[in-house]
Amino acid sequence: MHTLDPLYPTCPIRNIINRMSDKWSLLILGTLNQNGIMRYKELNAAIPDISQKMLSSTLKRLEEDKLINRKMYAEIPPRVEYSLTKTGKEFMPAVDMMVNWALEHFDEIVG
Amino acid sequence: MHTLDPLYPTCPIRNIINRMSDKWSLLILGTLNQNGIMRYKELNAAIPDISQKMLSSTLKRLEEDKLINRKMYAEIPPRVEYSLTKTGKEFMPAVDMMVNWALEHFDEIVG
DNA sequence: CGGGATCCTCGTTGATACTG
DNA sequence: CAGTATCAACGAGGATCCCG
Repeated sequence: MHTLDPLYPTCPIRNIINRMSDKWSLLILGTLNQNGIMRYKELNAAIPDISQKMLSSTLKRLEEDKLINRKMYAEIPPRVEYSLTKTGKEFMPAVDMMVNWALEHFDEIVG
Repeated sequence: MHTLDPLYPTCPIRNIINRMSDKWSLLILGTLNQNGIMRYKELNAAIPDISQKMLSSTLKRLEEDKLINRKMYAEIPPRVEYSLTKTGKEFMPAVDMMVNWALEHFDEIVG
């Protein structure tokens, strides 16, 4: 384990928390991890209660952060496919651990 | 890996995301994980830019979720000690994985 | 189909003052 | 010391409409 920087506000841990602690990022990453390559509409179907705006903007940010690939085909109608990058895939074991922990302790936390 | 519930909005994964995706929870858990037992003021010193209100309310919620212990001594002035519960400790490896991943890919994401 | 642009709301967070 | 109470602000998020 590293040592957390005493100048907390600017440390890498904060950065990653800020990036991941929004409402949809982890859910999108988890969905892509499960299903592999997915189109915009498929993601929307898998996460029915996300708004178009949030789906778009979250995907955009994940792409900027190099966690997902965005592949666009010049067709009509357009087709866009999303998938995890190598970096994104390497992140998933950590997410899986959280998920497994959550499943294990779900009743404790909720009940 | 489990299968994410198609009724996404109510699945356990969502629940844990909702619990952890606030600004301070993971930071507090990580700080307690590093330092062991800590008093309110020590936590505040370790995370200088958190407000008293957010520190109090986040600690309260973490305690309700059984991730941390709160031990209060009937002294004057009062003394309160916080520490991770067993459940809380079991959660930390997942956090550590995220942190290590973050440290490894920090420049990719920020740059 | 896969978004972008707008507008709006509501919840989280922060600052400040106060207390047992 | 370890909080609570109150108020104010800000921004993430949602609804809707529009477009190539």
